[in-house]
Amino acid sequence: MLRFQVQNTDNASSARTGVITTDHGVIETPIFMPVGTLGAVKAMHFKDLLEDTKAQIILGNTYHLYLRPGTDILERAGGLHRFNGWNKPILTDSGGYQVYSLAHRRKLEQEGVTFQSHIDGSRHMFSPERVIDIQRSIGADIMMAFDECTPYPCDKNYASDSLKTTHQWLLRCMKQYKATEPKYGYHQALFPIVQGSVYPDLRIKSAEEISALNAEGNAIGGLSVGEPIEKMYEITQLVCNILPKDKPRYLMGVGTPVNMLECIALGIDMFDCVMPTRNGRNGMIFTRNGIINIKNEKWKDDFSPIEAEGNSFVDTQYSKAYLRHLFVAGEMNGPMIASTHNLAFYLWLMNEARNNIRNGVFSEWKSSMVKKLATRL
RNA sequence: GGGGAGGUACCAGAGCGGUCAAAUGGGGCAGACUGUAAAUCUGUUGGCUAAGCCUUCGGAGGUUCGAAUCCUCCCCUCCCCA
Repeated sequence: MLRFQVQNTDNASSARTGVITTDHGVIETPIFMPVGTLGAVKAMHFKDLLEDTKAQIILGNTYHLYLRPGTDILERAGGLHRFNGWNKPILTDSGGYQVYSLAHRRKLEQEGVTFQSHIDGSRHMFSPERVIDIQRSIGADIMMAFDECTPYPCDKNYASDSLKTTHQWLLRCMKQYKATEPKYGYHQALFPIVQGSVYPDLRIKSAEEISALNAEGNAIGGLSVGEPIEKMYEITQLVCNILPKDKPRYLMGVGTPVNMLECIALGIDMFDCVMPTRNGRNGMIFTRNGIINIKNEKWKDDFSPIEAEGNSFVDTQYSKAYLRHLFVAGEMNGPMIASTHNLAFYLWLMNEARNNIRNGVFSEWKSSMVKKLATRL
């Protein structure tokens, strides 16, 4: 079983703290989950991920891991945990995001989605059943239902049809889930995903149907795909108010530090996003006082620490001028330090959020933080 | 001393009579990035009183309606031979 216990709730908002217990350990919520698509968080060592960023759970991706290294190798390794040596919880995305991001090289049908591999062009059919099987082979603690992450903008007819398909796929996923056993002796949960684009009635329908399934946790997908931020908050709020309070709520693919604080206030418990790692590799540094583009000339002689108050090794070990130098010179330490810092920052922000919820001052704290976090330095 | 090649924007390097303020790379500067086809991609990179004008292709002259491109002289690099 995957257990979730709500511990503290905020009076002024829907924010709450909680603990998710999995067979690979506990996860304190609200939490940010670093993305490790191919079984590795890009530019990061697990040692640093554990010690410096304090990551509690990471993501993997069904589509990518299926293509490389493939389920045969993963099974022979004894699952992804054994393969990559990450002994804490792992959540795998189902490939639903690739239905969106690789839209130009897939064919979507009622039965499932046929992808043309971005690596060698070979064709692969992803049905809901197949996606569950693959996630069983990967051995993720939390598996995601196969869905279509709809693009934005998305006309209502398309969104409505897509939602029907996603729900049928969900039922097939659950059937396959119940018909199969974990391969490595520990429990695997399955989270359904609410869809419906930016249409309130579709989202309500989706959230209600999914709530009735009584899954161990529930996710909201199809957001942060280019819609106005206010739409994202509006839909998140709408859905959070319907999804069961006693189960973790996971907002997929979100987001910026500000997005996360706003959505914690709406009742979200789990986040993941490539932003701290990808943008970090591209020179964007998130700090308590705002966002830095470390490649900018203005940092060339700023010898102050990356984050003087920061608690990760890299924050005080390296100066902004040095980090800029590494980026300008194309040294791989640049992206590594930036990724470590950004993840440490994201995880620190979650920790602060939890503390402020516990202390009953979340909303005030959030207001003061939001102003600083979005500042461009 | 003899023979040959060449000097183009920050660098490398195309262009060899008009469509050239000058391809392409690199470098510089800036921007983008939200369940990762990303250590990626995009824009910009002579000056200005800016849909136009001015000064640029080693230097000085010349031919021409028009020259980075043709001619003359000069300066400077590099290669081969002695």
